[in-house]
Amino acid sequence: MTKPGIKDIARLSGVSPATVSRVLRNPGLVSEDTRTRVMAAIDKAGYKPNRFGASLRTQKSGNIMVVIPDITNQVNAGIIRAIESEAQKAGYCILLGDTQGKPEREQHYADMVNSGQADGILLFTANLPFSLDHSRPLLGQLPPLVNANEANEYDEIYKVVIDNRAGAQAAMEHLLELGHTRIAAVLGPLETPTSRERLAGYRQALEHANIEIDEELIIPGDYGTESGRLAMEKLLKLRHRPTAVFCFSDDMAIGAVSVLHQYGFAIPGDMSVMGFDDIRYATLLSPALTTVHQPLEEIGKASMQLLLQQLKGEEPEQRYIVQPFSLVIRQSTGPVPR
Amino acid sequence: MTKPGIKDIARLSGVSPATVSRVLRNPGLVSEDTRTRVMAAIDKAGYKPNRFGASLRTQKSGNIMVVIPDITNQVNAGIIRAIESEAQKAGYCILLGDTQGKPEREQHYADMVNSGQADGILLFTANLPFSLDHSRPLLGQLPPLVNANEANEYDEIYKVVIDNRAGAQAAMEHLLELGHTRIAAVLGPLETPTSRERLAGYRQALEHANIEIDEELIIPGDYGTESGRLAMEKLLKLRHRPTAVFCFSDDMAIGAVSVLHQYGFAIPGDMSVMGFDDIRYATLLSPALTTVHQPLEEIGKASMQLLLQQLKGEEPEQRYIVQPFSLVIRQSTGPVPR
DNA sequence: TAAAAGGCTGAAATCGTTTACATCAACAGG
DNA sequence: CCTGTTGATGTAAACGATTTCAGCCTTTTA
Repeated sequence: MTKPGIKDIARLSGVSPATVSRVLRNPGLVSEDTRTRVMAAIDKAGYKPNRFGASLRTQKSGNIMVVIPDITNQVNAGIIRAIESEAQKAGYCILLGDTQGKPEREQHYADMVNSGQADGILLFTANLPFSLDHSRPLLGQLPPLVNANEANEYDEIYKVVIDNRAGAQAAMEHLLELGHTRIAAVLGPLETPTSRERLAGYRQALEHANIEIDEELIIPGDYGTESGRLAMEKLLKLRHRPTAVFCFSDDMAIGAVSVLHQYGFAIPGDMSVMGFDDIRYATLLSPALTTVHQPLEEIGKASMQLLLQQLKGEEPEQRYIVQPFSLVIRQSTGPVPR
Repeated sequence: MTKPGIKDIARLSGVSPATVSRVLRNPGLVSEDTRTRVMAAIDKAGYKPNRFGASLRTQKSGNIMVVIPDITNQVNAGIIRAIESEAQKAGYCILLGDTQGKPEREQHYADMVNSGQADGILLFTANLPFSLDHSRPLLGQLPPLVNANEANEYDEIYKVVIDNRAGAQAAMEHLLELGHTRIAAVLGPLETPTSRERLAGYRQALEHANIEIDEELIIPGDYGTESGRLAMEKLLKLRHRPTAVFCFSDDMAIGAVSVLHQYGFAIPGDMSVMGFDDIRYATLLSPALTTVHQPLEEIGKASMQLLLQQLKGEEPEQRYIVQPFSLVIRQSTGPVPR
């Protein structure tokens, strides 16, 4: 038999299609009696409402677009998992968009929302891939949207982030307390606000401690393991080496650690290494990595909830949610070598 | 102005809606002249065809459901990325379904296909969450489907895998060649065919080398880092310890290595450690992990292509694709300690 | 007992496309 | 000059659900 439609169920249970629809969407409107009869027919026929028909009528897809720069990244993956779980609970599906850093792909995914394929969008990039008329208020021009993790410049937009500057400061203060004064930084991509914020925290902590900033110790990076390796190679070649290095991601820290091991340096004996993110592997590294913990689960959950509220038409009480970070001190940091 | 529909474009360019549709779906049927006129109107109005209408008519969603057990896992994430990229090229979107190991979620995601929300499904679990009549041929009962990575029992189903048994054997042969005779195995979940295959490879290699299998050295695990830690704790308590351990995933190997470090054992001096997967972090571990490389990108790509062929109605030349693994020898394995 | 209210249900319009079929003009071949 | 063919377009019927509106039948209320 061909796949049953709402009409088939209607016929089977001796009611009109309208009533079948009500049984599914609004059971309260239907009498106990017919409801059970219709439900029985639905079960027996194995009827699944065709989403297209419903979507066409309601103009709701039941999908949420999630745009991330790289699914392979542990931080993103962790957040996505939470998001997916929340979405499913709320009856939504996740459309995954991995931009691999390319703006045209961002654009493409944003169009999904414009064409109605998704009801809302969760952006993990700082860019806003929508054409905007800046003379008018933003909110009216945008679909339901939440910007998470990488905060863009627009104040009006719903956001979920951690205080990256404070996180970096906390990291630095830990190193300063251990007596380090020559502390290198390995940055993330400077296009990302996250990385700029962390850099600001780095500078601020040093200034606060009255330590002159040596630009030679600030090494560019891209959050990836390989760039951590390269950065450490560079640092080791310096005639006046740092005694500690603050990597803006755990991945880079892991890269840096591997280079130190390779050349036989002791951690933290010869150099302290500090990460950022607290990915799953941080604790398994030898020595276990001191780092700044990001609550991935909570970030994901909060983003999703903020989006769901918008989709329900509610006005969330706050449009800017800051999740708490925490400094996790493990074994990769220690006092300055004498 | 409200969002323009196909009728608006028709009016704007002085043609019928049918022609507008043709311009978009089948430009060949339309004269050069009107085509440019219509395109101009589309651009000017910023018209995006509403997918619901089209989907309702064509019964195609343009979505592909991807069902995986855990997005956080590096192996899965790597495959997904390739899949997503291929899908996008082909004009499809990825609906992400993370089952977190729960069968009811598998079921739920499979229903997406039944309700037409996705045109095909990519399964990374061994389970087939569809109600089947086993007396009839399977192929007619299933939607376009590819089973990747975890091979289920059904021969008729399209699959992309690596030869896990041979991979495990290769790993074991490497250890045997190094002179190891007491080799432990840390398994994945035995519900997964992958893990059973690897176990078979383990046994086969030992039998082939005429080494009696000591069941004490076979430790259950779940592919996660923590279970690797626990397994190693167990192994270290044995009165007659192994000299090498073959972990069925890199994650478990990383866990095992961390325990060895913790207790001050040298790798591979005191014990050799072998992984499986070759995740990104394998090479950064100290010592770098010897492991079996899985071509994630190729697995993802092949799965997607197999699915796309089905969606196009083509019959793929082979329905069972085996991707090559390769043994990657790094520093975590070495000769037996004397 | 009449009117009002409330509970349930069905008829029919509607959402925005696609596409089979009809139409019509132009043109080629006989 | 007629006929058949081709190319370009329009007409209108789907596709499968939701939802407004109206109608009917009970109850309640005055």
